[in-house]
Amino acid sequence: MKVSKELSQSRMPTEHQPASNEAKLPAAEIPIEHDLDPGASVEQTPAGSLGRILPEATLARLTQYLRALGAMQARGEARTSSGVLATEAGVNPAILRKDLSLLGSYGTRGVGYAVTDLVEQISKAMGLLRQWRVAIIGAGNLGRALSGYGGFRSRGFEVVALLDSSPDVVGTTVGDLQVQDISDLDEIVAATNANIGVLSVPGAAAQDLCDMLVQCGVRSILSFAPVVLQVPAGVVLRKVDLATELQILAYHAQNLDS
Amino acid sequence: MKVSKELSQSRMPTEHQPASNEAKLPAAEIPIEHDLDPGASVEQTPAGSLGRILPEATLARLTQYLRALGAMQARGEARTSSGVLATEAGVNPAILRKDLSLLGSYGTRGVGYAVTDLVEQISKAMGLLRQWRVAIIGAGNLGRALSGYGGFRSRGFEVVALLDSSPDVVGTTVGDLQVQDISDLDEIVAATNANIGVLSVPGAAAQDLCDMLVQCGVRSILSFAPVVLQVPAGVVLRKVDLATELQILAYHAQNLDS
DNA sequence: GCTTGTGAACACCTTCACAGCG
DNA sequence: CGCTGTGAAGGTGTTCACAAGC
Repeated sequence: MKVSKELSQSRMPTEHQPASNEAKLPAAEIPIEHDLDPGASVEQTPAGSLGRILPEATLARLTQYLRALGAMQARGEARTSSGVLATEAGVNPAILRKDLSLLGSYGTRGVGYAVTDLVEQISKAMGLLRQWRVAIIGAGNLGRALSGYGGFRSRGFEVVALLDSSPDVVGTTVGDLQVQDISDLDEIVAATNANIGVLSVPGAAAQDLCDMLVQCGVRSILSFAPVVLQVPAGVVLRKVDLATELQILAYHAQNLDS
Repeated sequence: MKVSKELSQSRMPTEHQPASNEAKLPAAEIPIEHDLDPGASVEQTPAGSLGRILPEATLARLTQYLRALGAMQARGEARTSSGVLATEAGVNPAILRKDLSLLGSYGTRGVGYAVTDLVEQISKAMGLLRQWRVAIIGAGNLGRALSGYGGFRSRGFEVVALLDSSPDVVGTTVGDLQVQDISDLDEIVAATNANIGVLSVPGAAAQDLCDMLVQCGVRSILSFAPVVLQVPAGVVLRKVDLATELQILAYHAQNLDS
């Protein structure tokens, strides 16, 4: 099956990471997409409503701050400073302060930041106070691994459905989820109110399934498929590419040896 | 030394990752993050030897070009142009030409590029002509999924070992690999000559296992653990952070809705 | 004193536009 | 004429260094 449909001339403002990175996987990334990979998809200023627009690079770091802050909370630390937090998150203190100032978050000069406060500010800015419901498309090895990944549930992400097209897999149980048939996607998305789709399917099938997700109203998609996907404006796509990550690693490894 | 980006980061690409990250995974983020990780140890331009230093962003794209070129080969196309290839890879034609010119690769003005030639040039520049042997640390869901991931074997990456610490898992068979005991890491790395390590272990165990890998002489590591890892200079670390990828996605999704 | 917040300098990437050349 | 290769321009992201303020 072919990858690109020549439909849309207009090139989406997508693409990583990078990840990079970005994933970004990368990245994807994822992600991310930084990419991962490389860069990730970005939307134009979404109406002036309330949105502060945060740079992609800042977003990636904010998640690291959240993690470090979580560890501090667990250790019972109430206050921290840009120096300490930056070390823990593995970044430069200056850019950490700049990131936080983008949120409008206030620290106290001469003192530092209140841990709980920061967690709240960052979570709010990143949209983590909502409950996100994830539908995983593709119950192969990766899809099953993702559905059981503890790191998701821990921060407001709930896997509400796991779908596949193969009759051999549909109906089997993975964790506490039963694999459902992809042809019921529409009803399942509606019933579960899933708002994030994860594509863990072979490259050849990815664009079609991506289109299906979009058609069902899912507007945020994380793809692990090793292909370039096209999505209409108004849909956010991030890509995590495992083969890409290894290849970039190979490049650096080669350079070390030479 | 810098630390991380995500996916991908790449940095994702991952990331990402950058992720990127991205990445970045982060990308397998290896990303992320991006992820991607940092410029890792800063290599001096190896003087005139042979090393061209390629920007991280270029590396991420080169892998996409490779993929698109592979599809062209499969379709029996012998020549292509920056316009066509760029579309297929989802990038701007100008930057594609710039990327390729960094390799010293020659196209023909007025004509385009020879597909097979480009594949060779890019593969060589990225170190993909060697055989890379991958040891996967952690035979949980993710580790098992990775060990069976077809995308690895397809471009010179061979999974030569799958290790775990749990007695329940050691000795079991995954695909055509038998899970080995992590305490034998040293011998296994020596016997298989593994030169890339993949960490698919819980965050709490990651730094220790990372250190073990380094001690055994593995100097290229791709980590899926949701923690910041420290490695000595001379070791390349990339990171793919799945939770980060989803969080960045959540941010964009929230912004769409508002 | 200490740490934050930020302007300015810097480095890196991307896009544009066109010269160069088959 | 068409397409590559690239200087120059434009962005974006990071680091530096210091003023502001508890």
